[in-house]
Amino acid sequence: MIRKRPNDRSSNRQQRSSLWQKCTNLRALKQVHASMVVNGFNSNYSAIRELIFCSAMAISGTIDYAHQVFDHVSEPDNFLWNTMIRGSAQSQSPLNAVLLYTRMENRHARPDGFTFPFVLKACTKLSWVKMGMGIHGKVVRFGFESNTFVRNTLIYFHANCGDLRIASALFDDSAKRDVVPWSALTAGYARRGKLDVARRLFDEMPVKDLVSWNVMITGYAKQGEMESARKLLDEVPKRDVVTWNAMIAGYVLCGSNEQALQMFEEMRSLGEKPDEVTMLSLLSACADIGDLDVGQKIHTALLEMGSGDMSIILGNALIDMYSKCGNIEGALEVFRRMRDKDVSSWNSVIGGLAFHGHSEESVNLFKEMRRLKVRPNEITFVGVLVACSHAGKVEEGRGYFNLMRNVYRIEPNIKHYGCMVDLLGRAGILNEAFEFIEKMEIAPNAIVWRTLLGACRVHGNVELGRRANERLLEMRRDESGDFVLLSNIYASRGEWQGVEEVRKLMDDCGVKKEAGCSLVEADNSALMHFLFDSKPKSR
DNA sequence: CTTTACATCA
Repeated sequence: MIRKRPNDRSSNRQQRSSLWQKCTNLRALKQVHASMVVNGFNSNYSAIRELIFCSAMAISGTIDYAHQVFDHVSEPDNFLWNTMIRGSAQSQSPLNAVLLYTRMENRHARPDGFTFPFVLKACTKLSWVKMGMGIHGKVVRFGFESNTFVRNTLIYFHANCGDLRIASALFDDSAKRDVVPWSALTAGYARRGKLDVARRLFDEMPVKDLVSWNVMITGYAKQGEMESARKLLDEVPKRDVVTWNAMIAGYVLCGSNEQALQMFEEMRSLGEKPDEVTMLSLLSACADIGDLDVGQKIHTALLEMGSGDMSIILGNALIDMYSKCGNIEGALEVFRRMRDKDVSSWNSVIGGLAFHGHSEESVNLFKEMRRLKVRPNEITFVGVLVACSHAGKVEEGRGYFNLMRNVYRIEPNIKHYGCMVDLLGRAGILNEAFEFIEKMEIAPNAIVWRTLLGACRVHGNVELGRRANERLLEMRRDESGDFVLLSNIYASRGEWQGVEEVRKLMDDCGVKKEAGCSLVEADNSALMHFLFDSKPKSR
């Protein structure tokens, strides 16, 4: 009756390590943590260490939990700092890695040879050149310039988003110019659109490994040069799942979704097993072409493949696929079965329901989300406002708009304003819609005016319609012209990243390159497109 | 505990 006192430490340790193995989701992790607290292991440093390592590194999407635990550790050692920085760097918000690094320095913990590769990775992911330069300075100050790992990561950073000349110089001066920095440099040139230099580096590489081949194939694929990628794929001495994934992602990226699926078939016929990344690309392709059949097959395959729970990222991709294919029940089903969800999961399903006109359910889910204390973000509110707009719930929509500002302190962006104009416009409250645009704290875009114009037409308000049309035409003359000009300047200088940025800017502003005619469709499909399709697919 | 390759949504 009084047996099983925790006096045998080794057996407990044994128990723990097998326990960590079973931690594959957040719930299990929390359970282990709870039992740790109950058994008094909370003060046991090695247990905390494992807990943080699991949530920061091993289980994807649980980094927030790692932060919570980490914040209660009074004297974290370098391993803990490094694990947190590393986990944050590979998470969706790499900014935290940089913040942690700053905190680390402020607390007078000395960064080491592990710290710098992780924080530099974060700077690269963020394309935060200034910060990366600053970290480079720290590397010099703390004397880690000749550390091979640090040096290679510096090359990686400068090659991908910093100064290519610095990257090349670092590489040229390196004592060890092995395949890793060589591939990093190659990848950088490829990513910057300098495929010819990349190819020359690739050809000159004395030793090539699987990764260097994948670098070159990815380089072509990312620039849409799928013929060259395909050619290399046929020459490559050995392929792995990444090789195939790069090809599939490349086809998806340039909109050749059928080719992507074909590649998948080829991959399988040659006996290569697809992984999560493969499935993510394919789901994106299915969502794009609206291929529900293939999407469902992938879903089934995933259920057969997966040992435990669906990862958050895969669940979100499935929800998105079902939603974009018009199968909202499928989306809901996946959502309900997901054990761990994040804001994106909620956003996808709330937005999907709203888009398909299930306003009531959309708003109900939003309420449920709030009950469960999941913090909505600005994307959540786009979905909710669309739902209100479709249902004609003007007062409720206004309420949520205010809730967003006053309770969640989210500044409305152009999409929220678009929703509000649509909401008021549909309800025929045109004067207020017009005033609303005039009072906006940010510049309205063409989509907003076009939405109002459409509403004026539906409600037969000629006077307001004329004024909206004036603004619209003004805007098109000014902005479209400027954007095209700017884009051409970039293009003439070979700065393709600039061209891409301008294109994104044009998308965000709702300006189209085609010369304007003032005709507006009776429905608001242009607005919906603006609100929900963020992917600027290259044609 | 490091470094190079593939990745959903917005």
